[in-house]
Amino acid sequence: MDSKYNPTDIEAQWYQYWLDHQCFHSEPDSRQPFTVVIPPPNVTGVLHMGHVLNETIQDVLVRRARLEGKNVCWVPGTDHASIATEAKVIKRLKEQGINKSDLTREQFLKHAWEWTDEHGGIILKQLRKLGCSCDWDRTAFTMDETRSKAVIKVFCDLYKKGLIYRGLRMVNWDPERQTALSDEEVIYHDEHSKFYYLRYKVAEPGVTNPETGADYAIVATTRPETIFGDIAVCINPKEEKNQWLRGKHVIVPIVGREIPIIEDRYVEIGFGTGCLKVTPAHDMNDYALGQKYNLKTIDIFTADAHLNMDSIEPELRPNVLKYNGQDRFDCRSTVGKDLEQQGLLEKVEDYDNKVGYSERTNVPIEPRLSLQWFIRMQHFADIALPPVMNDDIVFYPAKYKNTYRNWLESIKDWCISRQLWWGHRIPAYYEADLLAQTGLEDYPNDKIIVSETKPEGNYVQDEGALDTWFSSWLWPISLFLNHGEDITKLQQEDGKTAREIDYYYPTADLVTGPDIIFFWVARMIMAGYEYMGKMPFKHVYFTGIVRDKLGRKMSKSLGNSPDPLDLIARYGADGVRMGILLSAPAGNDILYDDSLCEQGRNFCNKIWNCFRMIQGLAVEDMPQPTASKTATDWFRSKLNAVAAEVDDLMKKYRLSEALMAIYKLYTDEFSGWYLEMIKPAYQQPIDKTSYDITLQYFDEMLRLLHPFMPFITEELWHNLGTRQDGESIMYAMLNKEGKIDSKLLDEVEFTKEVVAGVRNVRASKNIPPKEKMTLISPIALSELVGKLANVDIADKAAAADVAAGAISSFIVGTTEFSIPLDSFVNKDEELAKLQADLAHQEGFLRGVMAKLNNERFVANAKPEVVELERKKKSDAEQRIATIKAAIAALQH
RNA sequence: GGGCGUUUAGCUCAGCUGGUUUAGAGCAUCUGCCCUACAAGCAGAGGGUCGGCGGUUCGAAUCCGUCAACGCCCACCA
Repeated sequence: MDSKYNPTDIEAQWYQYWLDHQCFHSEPDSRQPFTVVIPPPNVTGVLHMGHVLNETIQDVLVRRARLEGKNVCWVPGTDHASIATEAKVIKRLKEQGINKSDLTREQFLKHAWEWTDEHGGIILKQLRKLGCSCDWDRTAFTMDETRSKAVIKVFCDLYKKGLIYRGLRMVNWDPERQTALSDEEVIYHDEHSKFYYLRYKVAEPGVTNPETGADYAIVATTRPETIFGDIAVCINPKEEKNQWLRGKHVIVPIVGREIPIIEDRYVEIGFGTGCLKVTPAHDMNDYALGQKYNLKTIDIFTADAHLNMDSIEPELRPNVLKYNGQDRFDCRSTVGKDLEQQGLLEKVEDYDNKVGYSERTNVPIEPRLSLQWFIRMQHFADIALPPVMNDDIVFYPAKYKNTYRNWLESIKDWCISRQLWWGHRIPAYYEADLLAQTGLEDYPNDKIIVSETKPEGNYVQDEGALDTWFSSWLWPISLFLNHGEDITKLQQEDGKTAREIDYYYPTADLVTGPDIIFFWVARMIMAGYEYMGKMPFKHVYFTGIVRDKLGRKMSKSLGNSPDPLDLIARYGADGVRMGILLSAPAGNDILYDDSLCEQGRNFCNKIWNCFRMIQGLAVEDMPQPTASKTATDWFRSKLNAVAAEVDDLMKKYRLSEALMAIYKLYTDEFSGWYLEMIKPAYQQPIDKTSYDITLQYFDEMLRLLHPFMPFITEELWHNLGTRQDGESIMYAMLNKEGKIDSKLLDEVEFTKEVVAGVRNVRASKNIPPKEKMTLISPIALSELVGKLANVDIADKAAAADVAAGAISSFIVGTTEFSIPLDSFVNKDEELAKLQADLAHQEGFLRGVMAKLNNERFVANAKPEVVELERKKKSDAEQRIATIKAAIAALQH
């Protein structure tokens, strides 16, 4: 066996073993279920560090549950990611010289499916390298048959319940992908832009600004290219300086349209010029104003946000023809220049504002009036808020409860339709002839047929697809639907037949990022209560964002994101898992650095070498030495104590701390102390009792570690004893309830301190560990001290024989130990050390005395606290006396 | 503009309802060791006025107020 652990082959071998023996597969049985659904990664995605963090955490939780005897079902799958995937397909088609617009829906979908089959599931394969113990037999896809059926049924059901409606609304429009988006898919960025002050001439002759004499109103805007759609200018009726405009009209520059001055308190007094141009077709607020005052809308953009002058009044069209077909941003600068030339531009100022961008395509959103499908969210907010607020569903960390509440309390309707092809097509049908007469916008709502299947007759299906999250929100339910079960009837049929869903639902833990708390978490809770009448999961663990060590978010463009597969090749999956977990408390961002994985790899080596040491021992049937007896008894308690601690930490989802506790158990307690305690002398055999117990301890330690580092623990566990084919450590039970002898733990801690004291003397006097010394102790000591510190223990009488000045001493607790030395010690050095210690102890005593001399402390503090201070006092006094004696002895 | 959170050793973080030997861990650093499990290791050491100020209390890293810096979420000031 090599002294270095080599993970590559071992990991591949055990993963195959687990697959071959169906170790991850779950079927309902009498055990308690433990269900986790994977947050489905995009079907065409590749593994990145965020996944590594997220999936490792899930695997730890799931493997731990297996070791607790639960029936674990971790369901994997992928998301069709409507908009993202469609974008990728379009890009690829473009590279082949094909435009989406040249294809029919069917042709496009054929390409999309090809792409999905080709790239889909790559990411799931990558998860295997990480060791993820998903039930691969259950792998699902948000657009497979079962999931699709559920989506369509839910749409029909909600429509029937009046919770889905179709309406002409201002929506967030992505001009790149040419689709509507939900509010959540818009990301606001701070931007340095320009504030244009435009002159709108007053139509009424002779009317001028009484202050300046100007015959125009000044309107400030960041978007001068939208003036073509201006329909009014709004002032606040209370704003003095604009009173002269009341009831007048102004002329929109360039366009020449005459529009009224309207008044509304919405316009903030003192902001800008107090004159707000109203463009109902291109701004959310202007639209609201337009509704209020019954203004018409002039939509000046095409779907891809180029100027389209078709809706401009014919008589004005010549004025604006030159802008037709311009991109919105090109148009902004040409309009700016033209206005300047015509003397209609008062000034341009720098201005910081927020601009909404499409989450997926990263282009500025264009507010656009369009016909879309919406879900009424108030109903869902009402059912989803209470369970989180009263901790039926527990969030880790809890701070996200606030975020969740804020969103639900000001919820807005959810726009679920997308002008995309890749996705679930909206099951709404329009009667063809009627549609031809009315057009889509004016098609009467009561003539729409929403149905799972196409109605008989000449009907046309809605062209839109559904928001991806409209399928994701059903995920914890739809994953467990079998044999044509109807998701909308699950509650009515509850208890009638044995169903998988009743066993696996609700799931145990959800692990995800806080960035999708609204997109996904909240909506799953809504769907869970709507269709199961129950929560979808009991605990939600929010991970942080993986950043590089400079704190920057990992991204392709920065090139600061390592390839997880490369890391696994270098450090092993176990090493990478440990690296990512070590500094990942729930909700905290993790600053990733390769050195974390290095620590993981080193830990693997440590474990590996522990095993080599044990394995290399020669065993003989003989009585157990006293020192070994103490060691085995002590470690029993230590192991139990750490197991209990880990259990507690895991229940609190403090994974990194749990792993650290195990790490220290291996490196400090087991390797550093225990193995040294029981190690026989050079080339001597070990007694069988100690040996067998040690194997047992190591076995238990492997189980404790297994959820975190599945591969090396499986490998060593198999090396540790004879195992049946198919047997796996993942189904060995955890030992949790062991007794803890805290008195023994304290005694051994004392022993360790004495040993450390001796080692300290060796270090400072340059005495090699091999050289045997004498330790003079006023009290009886465990035999372990002699063994670990390589000393003979002598009683106090021995001290008298030692030449004065040839002795070095140290204090543990209140006891002084001394070591006679061959040569005289440097008195000054020794004295200085003692004096420093004395000063420290006296300072400490002063602090304690200050409390004890304070009558109010003695009177008010809890008795046990006062008692403790008294103990501190007497201990400190004893130590001071001991040190003073040592000083005196040295000086004499 | 609102809300939430963070600030403790060089770095990443623990420190729960104030009191457990004048603040802990891992990593990093420094010193000494190739002692037959492990140099990807072992033994030892150094390192912090707990962001600032004020308050409550017998007692504050811990509670309250305030200021500052940073981060996140939400919001229609054109």
